[in-house]
Amino acid sequence: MAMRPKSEMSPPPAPPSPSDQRDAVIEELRKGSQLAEFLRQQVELIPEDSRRDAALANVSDITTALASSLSVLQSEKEQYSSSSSSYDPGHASGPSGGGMRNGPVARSRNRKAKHRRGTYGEELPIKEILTEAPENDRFHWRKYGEKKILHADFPRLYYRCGYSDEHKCPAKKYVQQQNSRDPPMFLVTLINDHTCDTLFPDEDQDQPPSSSSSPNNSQVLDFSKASLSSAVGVSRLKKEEDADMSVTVPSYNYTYDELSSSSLPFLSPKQWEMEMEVKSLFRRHSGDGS
DNA sequence: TACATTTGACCCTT
DNA sequence: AAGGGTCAAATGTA
Repeated sequence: MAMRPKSEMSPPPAPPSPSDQRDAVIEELRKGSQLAEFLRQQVELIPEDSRRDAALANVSDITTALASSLSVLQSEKEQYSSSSSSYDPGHASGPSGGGMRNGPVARSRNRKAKHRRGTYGEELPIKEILTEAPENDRFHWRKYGEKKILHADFPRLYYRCGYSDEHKCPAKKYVQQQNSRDPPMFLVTLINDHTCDTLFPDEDQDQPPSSSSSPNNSQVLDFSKASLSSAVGVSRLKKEEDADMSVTVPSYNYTYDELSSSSLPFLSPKQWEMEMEVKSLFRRHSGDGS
């Protein structure tokens, strides 16, 4: 701790607070977004179709990356600000335990302090990823919970590795929809590395895993549609189904090894790089987040 | 029938 | 006490 060389910039008279730094980064990203928009308008004037389309694709990548980074920072900002300012806890209608169903489920309530799988202390948040396709990461996940999060428009979905029992794999991930844009963005928080060696071999093997009827040799099925049904949006998945399920799957073939086995490149390499850069920059400024 | 998901309850941290 | 994370019975699906 306390290993933050402050020599990288000229010594500021009064060091700005982490939230100021974040705001500054957000502001820069906003400017970048505006510039990207200008650029797009200019690019649209290119007469040759092929060149224009290629350039537009690049601009689109830039725009997406900027928007993703902005979204990450803003969601963090909201988290911090809402935790420090006592906002509006009234909420009037929702104890955290939910209560969406009216049918009272007869359930034994004798569940006393059970052994908890992982105490909060030993969890290792690995990465946060913004993606349009949280379901496509080639691991086998099993959903174990869903929670309405305060001040969040969408519930958070909780998944653990499908081999958490067989291989004692501690990997988990939380998926939270960030917005309701046309392709909605999802913030995926990866917790703990996979210790199971059960990554999908490759995407091009089109054969379905025959619904993995046997748990022993079940070579991982991808996110089942049902597992994403509630928050990720059934309609969207249906759309993908109709349009051939592979629309939103970007190429996975780049520098996969550079990323730890648990961090999947939902984004294009460029987007990934930019995002990691922004996040590490922010972390450096805001004190490592710990 | 077996397995995966849903969802209210429970537990822990803040 | 509130909010977030997890458990596990009930439910859904192939």
